[in-house]
Amino acid sequence: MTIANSTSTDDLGSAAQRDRRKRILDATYDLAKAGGFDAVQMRSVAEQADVALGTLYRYFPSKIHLLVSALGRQFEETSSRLNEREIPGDNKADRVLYVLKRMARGMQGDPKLTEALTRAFMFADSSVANEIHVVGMSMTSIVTHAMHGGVPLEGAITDEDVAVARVLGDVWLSALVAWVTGRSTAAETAAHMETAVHLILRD
Amino acid sequence: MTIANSTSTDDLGSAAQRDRRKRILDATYDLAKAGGFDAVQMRSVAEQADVALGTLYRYFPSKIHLLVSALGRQFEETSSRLNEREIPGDNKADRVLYVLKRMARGMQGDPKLTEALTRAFMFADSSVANEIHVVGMSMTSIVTHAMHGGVPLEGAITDEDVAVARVLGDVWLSALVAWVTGRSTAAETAAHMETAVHLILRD
DNA sequence: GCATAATTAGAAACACGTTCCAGTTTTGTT
DNA sequence: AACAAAACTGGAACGTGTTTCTAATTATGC
Repeated sequence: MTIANSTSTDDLGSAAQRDRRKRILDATYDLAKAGGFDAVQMRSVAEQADVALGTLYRYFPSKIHLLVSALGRQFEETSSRLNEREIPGDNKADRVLYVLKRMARGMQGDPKLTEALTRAFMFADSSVANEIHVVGMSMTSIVTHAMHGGVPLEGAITDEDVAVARVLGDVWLSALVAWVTGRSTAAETAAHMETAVHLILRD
Repeated sequence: MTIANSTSTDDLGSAAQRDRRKRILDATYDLAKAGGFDAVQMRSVAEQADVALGTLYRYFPSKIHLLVSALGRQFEETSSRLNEREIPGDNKADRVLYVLKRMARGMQGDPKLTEALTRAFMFADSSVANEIHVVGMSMTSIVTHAMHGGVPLEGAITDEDVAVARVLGDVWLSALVAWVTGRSTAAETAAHMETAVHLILRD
């Protein structure tokens, strides 16, 4: 009876591991969505993902790694979803604002989740550099894509475009933190982003 | 002999409390400077400030409040020191870069301290809004002052100036976090700030 | 100068991130 | 199939932020 589920040997172990990893990230996501940063407790994640605490730590060396990985997964999904669409708007500013507001709306619809992921991002140190890099690249990609209106012209993205995208990403992050921590409202956040975009993208 | 140090009665109790508060903030500062965020342990602060743990929590309801208060004190000092000087530079961009680089240099000279205070700032929630506001105002004040070259013309500061200052403050904060968490070097941070300032202040 | 209230000290206890360990199960090799 | 290595489990244990409790101390009102 043990033979049944083994057709190719070299993928089975990895498949089980991918499965565990997915269960863990799903549990993280669910707990974060329901209760925010504090609700993502390592014991709870382990229990909900049906793995032992030690196993959880084998897959993710800290709570921060865990949450930033979850953020990265979500950002990559958002990024690839947005990047295969045309972005409406007549100029760079409008298009960038369109995607930023869209993302902001999405995040504000899940405030607890956003709080958890943003907190983790802000608290990450250099040991999380890889996971952070994923998030940063997605963000830059989203903004540069919006600047060019959805046409994937590779040569068209200049160094200045990337610089602009990074600055906007910074402002966006700060605004997000201010919103997450209850220091500014959603409307203020949107207005601030609009100001920043118009200051930086005057075409 | 007990009469000596009591001239006006209604200040004595407060004086003792001011003293404790100052001792606590000093201890926080020293521990943060020596060992960063993790070294600021509530038991250590209490011991070094010569107060009981319960007393520490009576003065500052959490480690975050404590650290952000320390950050606020430092920012206010920096702000008032900078605001009474003339800022060198021929245009807004140069002057703003001057003060930002100056601040960055100061903070990079005390990396542990900067790490502790920045982490706390990023982790603060709305219950720390008051302390945060102090920091935000100091930052805005520093930048707007630099934009105007050190001449304290009150009417000269427009809404747009404030908006620009806030955007620059956001970028500065993000860059600081990236540096503090070891995700970018001091040189990269400086270059990034320079890019942002030139993007936003083209005069 | 004394009674009462507020404050502080001191220490124990709790919560959660993290580490560690002994035993078991799974995986990979021969 | 037998063995070795790696991964997993379950749970105890540790460190540090936070809370709580009681006795001692200090300030305040009459």
